[in-house]
Amino acid sequence: MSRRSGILEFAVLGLLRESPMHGYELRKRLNTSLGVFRAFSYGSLYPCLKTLVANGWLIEESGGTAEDPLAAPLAGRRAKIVYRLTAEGKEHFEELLSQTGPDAYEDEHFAARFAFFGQTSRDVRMRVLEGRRSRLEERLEKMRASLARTRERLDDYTLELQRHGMESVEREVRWLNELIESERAGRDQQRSAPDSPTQQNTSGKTDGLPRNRDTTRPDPSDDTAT
Amino acid sequence: MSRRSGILEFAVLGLLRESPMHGYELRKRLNTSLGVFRAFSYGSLYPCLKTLVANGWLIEESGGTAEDPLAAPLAGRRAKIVYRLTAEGKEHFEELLSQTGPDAYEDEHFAARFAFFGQTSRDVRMRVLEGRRSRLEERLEKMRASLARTRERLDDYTLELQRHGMESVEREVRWLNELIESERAGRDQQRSAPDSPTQQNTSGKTDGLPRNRDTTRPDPSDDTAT
DNA sequence: AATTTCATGTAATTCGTTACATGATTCC
DNA sequence: GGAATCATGTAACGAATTACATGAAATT
Repeated sequence: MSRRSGILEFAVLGLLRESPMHGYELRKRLNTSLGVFRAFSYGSLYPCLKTLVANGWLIEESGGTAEDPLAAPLAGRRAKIVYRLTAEGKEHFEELLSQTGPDAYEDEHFAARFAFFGQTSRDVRMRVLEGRRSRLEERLEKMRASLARTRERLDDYTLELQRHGMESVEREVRWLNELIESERAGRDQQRSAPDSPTQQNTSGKTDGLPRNRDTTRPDPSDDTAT
Repeated sequence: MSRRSGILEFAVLGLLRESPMHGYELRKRLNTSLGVFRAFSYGSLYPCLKTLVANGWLIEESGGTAEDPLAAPLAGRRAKIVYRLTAEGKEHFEELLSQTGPDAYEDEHFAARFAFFGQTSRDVRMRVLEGRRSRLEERLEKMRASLARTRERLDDYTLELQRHGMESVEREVRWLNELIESERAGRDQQRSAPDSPTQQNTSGKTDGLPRNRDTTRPDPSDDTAT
């Protein structure tokens, strides 16, 4: 029941959907996968994990690491707590994924949604992208109106701040335009699929995004402490 | 004593430094002058005003509007509460302005600082701009490192999100470079002034910013309700 | 053996929001 | 005289942080 909701809960469920993990590892993934925008602390994470368990969406398991989750809890060895998504948890996450209410278009919420687009159906992706875009366009309208009204009362620095802010928003709109076009271009295979609003591709293959590709070998070192 | 600090307090003091205002008007100015980034609600503003009064930084005055602050409280007419900065308030604000601790380089804090650059001395402006820049450069370093480490584990959408995030940060760095150069270019008149770290220019004239200039007549209508 | 990093947590606090409640003033 | 908007507040809650506390495991 307890509504403890928010971005953190969403992101935790999304990451655990990919593979079970313990808290410490989760936090690191949170701060790289989505972490360009947000950094969570343990003080947020652990209590959140507790409520998710209480809701039946996660179960705690003791045992090996994420790389070797089958390793039995060795005798005498204090095992870390590995969290695994339950069936109900999966269901709940997919319900969250399918929600396209106005909240989903806010800055940080949107970033979190985007980060899990790989597990989101195309129609929902489209709705989120377009919702975000019109949200930003509204914002631009207000900024323009306010600028026209107050321009001469403001000093140069305030004006420059506003100009730069508007430019940033305009750039994001252009980015969204590209993404939306990309999504449209890729709507050939897997055509429509009219019901089943929460189908996803665990297949690893996503659709025609522009750009990317490169290879570097993995490296188990990590950062972003306390 | 009560530390109620933060961006809101800073911005309120800064706006009231320009002219006395009542709460409702303050909120509107907050959401246009700085509001590209942040929107404050009455639920935050009024309690904040109370503590500022309790600290002796503001006094409440009843009377006319901001346009006509001298109008006596007409008999029988419920006057709005106009807040005016006290001498101690001015002092406190200037102390805040002169602080260039690491907090001042965070996203929203920086925006607030920038919005009041018109009342900030050049050396402090420089420190804030350069601090912000190196803060962003650190961030870029981390992003690049993390990308190099995790690139191949991430799906296309996550990658695209990171790429876009980095691009935004890089753009802001370029913006800061321009601003810093502008400031440097304008360091002819008012040379050095080595001590008196909190001098400011109420003179209205700021230094060589790029861009701007235009005229539109003022218009007392406004928006951003509830 | 000492230091660093891994790992888990709690208590108090911060900084704000939403929803509610109330009433005066201005526009039409 | 009814609606919009101006104007001021409060109580309850939200979503996270910071600072603290603790201890095991790996590295040097």
